[in-house]
Amino acid sequence: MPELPEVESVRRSLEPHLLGAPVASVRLIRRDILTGSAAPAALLAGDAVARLHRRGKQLAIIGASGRVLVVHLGMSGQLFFRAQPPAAEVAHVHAVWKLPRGQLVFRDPRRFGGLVTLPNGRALDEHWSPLGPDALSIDDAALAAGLAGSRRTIKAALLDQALLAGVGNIYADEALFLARIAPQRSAGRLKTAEVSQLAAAIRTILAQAVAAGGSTLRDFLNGDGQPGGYAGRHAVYGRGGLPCPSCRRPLRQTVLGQRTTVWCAACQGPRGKVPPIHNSSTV
DNA sequence: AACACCGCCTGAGCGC
DNA sequence: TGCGCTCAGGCGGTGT
Repeated sequence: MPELPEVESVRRSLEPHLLGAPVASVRLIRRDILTGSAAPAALLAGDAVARLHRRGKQLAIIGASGRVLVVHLGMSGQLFFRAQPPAAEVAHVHAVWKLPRGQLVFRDPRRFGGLVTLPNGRALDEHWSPLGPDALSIDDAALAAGLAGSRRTIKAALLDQALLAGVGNIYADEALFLARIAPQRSAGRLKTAEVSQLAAAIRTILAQAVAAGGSTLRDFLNGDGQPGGYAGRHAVYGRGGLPCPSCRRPLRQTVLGQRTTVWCAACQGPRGKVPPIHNSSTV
């Protein structure tokens, strides 16, 4: 379930291991997880890692040569550093890079993720051009522009990476709860004040999740193989039927935009009324 | 043009 | 103990 905070957690945890590191060689185990050239140089062999960039849920490893390796973690992807190769290779490892102090490993059991090789930064800009603004720093005006005229539910709109890059199912529900907006509201009919409230909630939730290292439900690990600490702080995600952390009424669960959606009918709706804010142990 | 929906893929969890 | 079933969901492709 890597969303923006998980990918950012991977990026930050990998930086100390990768920045400036020369890539001695690469072993591509599954060609079908790769889009683009599979030439060793395209996969940064013989290159050195200059920078790690993130946009939404995607990570780009920029080589000193200017070549770019984009990593999508999809649902179950892991990108991690290990000092020593294990005696027996772990299952579902699709690519391994040899570095001076260890190995960088791409593992993805479900293969919803993958790698993309690009020749230069211009190609990366093009690759990322369909993505909306990064959700971690989304401002009111940009969110309002994205939502204007949309007839989708706000839940479905938040999951659209072309509108806003980085929010997935977990943080969409969490942000809507914090903003006290019902997920089935029409995206284009939110009031200006509600859009501002939502933009602020997205920034707040994502920043908190990044600070906690992301959410580990089952298999997310950062670049050091460590799980994230945010899952225990989810107010609504995965808590359908359980008491709302704010008002203690049972949280409702349904499907919106083909995704399980959890919300509090009392605190978040139903028509944009702003209920009193109860003192809350979570945020 | 905007949006809905399918299917990819594996492992966990569950009922029997 | 183990089998078969359901569910999880990011995202590209296709349909409406």
